[in-house]
Amino acid sequence: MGHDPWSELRDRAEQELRTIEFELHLTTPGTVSDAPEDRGLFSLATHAWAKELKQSPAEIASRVARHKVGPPFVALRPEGPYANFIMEPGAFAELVLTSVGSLGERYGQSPPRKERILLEHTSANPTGPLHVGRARNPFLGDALVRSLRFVGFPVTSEYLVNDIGRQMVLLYWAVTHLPGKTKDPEERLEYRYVKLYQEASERLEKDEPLKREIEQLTQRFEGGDVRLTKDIRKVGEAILESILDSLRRVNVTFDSFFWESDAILDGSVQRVIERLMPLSKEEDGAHYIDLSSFGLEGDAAKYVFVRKDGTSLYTTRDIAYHLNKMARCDLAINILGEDHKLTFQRLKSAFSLMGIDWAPETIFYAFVNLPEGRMSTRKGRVVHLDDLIDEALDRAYVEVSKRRTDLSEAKKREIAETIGISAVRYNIVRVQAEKAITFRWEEALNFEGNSSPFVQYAHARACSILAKSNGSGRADHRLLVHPQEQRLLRRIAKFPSGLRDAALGRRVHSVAGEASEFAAQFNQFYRDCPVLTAEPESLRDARIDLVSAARIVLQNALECLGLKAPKEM
RNA sequence: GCCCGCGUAGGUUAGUCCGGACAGACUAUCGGGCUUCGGACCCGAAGACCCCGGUUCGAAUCCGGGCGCGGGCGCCA
Repeated sequence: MGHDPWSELRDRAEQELRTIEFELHLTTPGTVSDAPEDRGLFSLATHAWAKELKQSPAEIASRVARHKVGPPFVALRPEGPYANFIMEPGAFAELVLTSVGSLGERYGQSPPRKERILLEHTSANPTGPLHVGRARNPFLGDALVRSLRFVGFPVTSEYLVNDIGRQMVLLYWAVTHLPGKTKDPEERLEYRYVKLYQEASERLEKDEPLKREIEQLTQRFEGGDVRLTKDIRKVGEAILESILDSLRRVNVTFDSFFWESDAILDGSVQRVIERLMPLSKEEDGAHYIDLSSFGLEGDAAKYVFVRKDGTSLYTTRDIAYHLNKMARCDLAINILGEDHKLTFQRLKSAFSLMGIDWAPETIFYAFVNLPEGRMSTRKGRVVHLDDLIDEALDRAYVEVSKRRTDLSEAKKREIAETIGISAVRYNIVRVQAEKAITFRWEEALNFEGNSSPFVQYAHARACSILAKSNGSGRADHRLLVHPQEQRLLRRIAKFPSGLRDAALGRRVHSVAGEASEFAAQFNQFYRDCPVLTAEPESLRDARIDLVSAARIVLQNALECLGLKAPKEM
């Protein structure tokens, strides 16, 4: 048996099914599905054959069950309209633990794949600090990067740095022209800059000369003024560093960065403009492509790529960026806020008009709102990621202190950090990306039930048992026939395929769900099956191996979500 | 108005792609469990598929039409 016991067993069941179809001369193909817990491994639903065989599903199930199944199955047991594949429990345990044993810490991984994935996520504009709404992006993105890697893909994570455009130019102007009000050395750069930016933004509304100055700066910028580009980029770099500091706190890092200004400087934006020109229409000196043949109407169909002053738009640079991306990977994935849906649809349509039959795969996530409504920096109605982290650390510290009076201060801080940060990430990532989230402190920092500490606690508990066990030399895995042991084994067996399906389906939330259910099952096993005191020794050692296998699954599930697996907490 | 997404117990949600065994969990409520390998745990009670049609042996799941909520429809990013 190899890396994925469940899929291998399922293949065997499917072979049996084909034999059955042949024996009964069936023309309608049946399907093998997972049987409910405690009722065998897989099941055949017989309803679909009722018409063809002119028998009731229950009769067919009994008839099918007379088929002699081969190993590893020992029986096909009829239950109502179903026939369930039964495997001898001891043999199942042996098979699963042999599989875990041969892979060790790598259990759950799938064989390497060739397809190179370039996954772009976060890409927040370097004009201010990250808030929780946007933080859904790095959490989702990073977990997907880790999961895809774990199941065998070479993945590069990338951050698109938007150091171009009006916002950036205005910020640059604000930073170089406005005096900073506070000299508080504690205040982070990005917070100071964002205040200056807001001030400049307000002034811009009624200040005509300033408006012209910004326009001129933009033109110089785009005209390839290297010195100005570098100066503006310096401002962007400073804020980006600050954003990346926040992200490092939550264990998110990137493999590569793409600076939009590079696409201007190397001429690729200009080449995109030249390529689009023949396809474009003109209006007041501005150029756009008409996308009305792609199901878009009105302004949505008007894809402007050159302003009347000749400068490019985000649109144009986005095309340049994606052309560049296309050459660097076999599959591109973008994690985007749902406000980018139309933009993306237009990008795809434009590509199609250009004769390019390629587009990145996209994952759109819904916004994280506050109970009072949408987060808005302008209205001061935001929760910054750093504030959420700080609060999480504080609350986690309180919880740790309550339970662990025996630990040193440093150790308590360390544990509070693993728990607090993980809780924040887990609570965002456990929900499907397309569902809107309303941010509430008590939910964002949940430490029990379906939460990261719940999963981590199970891991720590397993570690604690293993630490006291002194190895397991005489294990007889065939003794693991207790229902709780079998349920746990079943979840262990399903882990590799479950994780692979989640990664291939880009459903990170189901990794979180499975981790939580796994932990719950481990706790039930823990309650019913003593490990260290089990008799005889061959059972005790078998249980130790089971705990070890469960521990590996918990650790790897946490790892895929970007969470730490503490040995104690 | 048009386009996209979402709608499951009091609250938060899994299942929806690919239709099948009593819709699974967390939380809140009520009631239990420490002779502990770590109680951030476990057990029990009660509680849900937005509405109307259709397809099907069978629909939370597929199709059509509503209703409600979110997002979008910039020479912003």
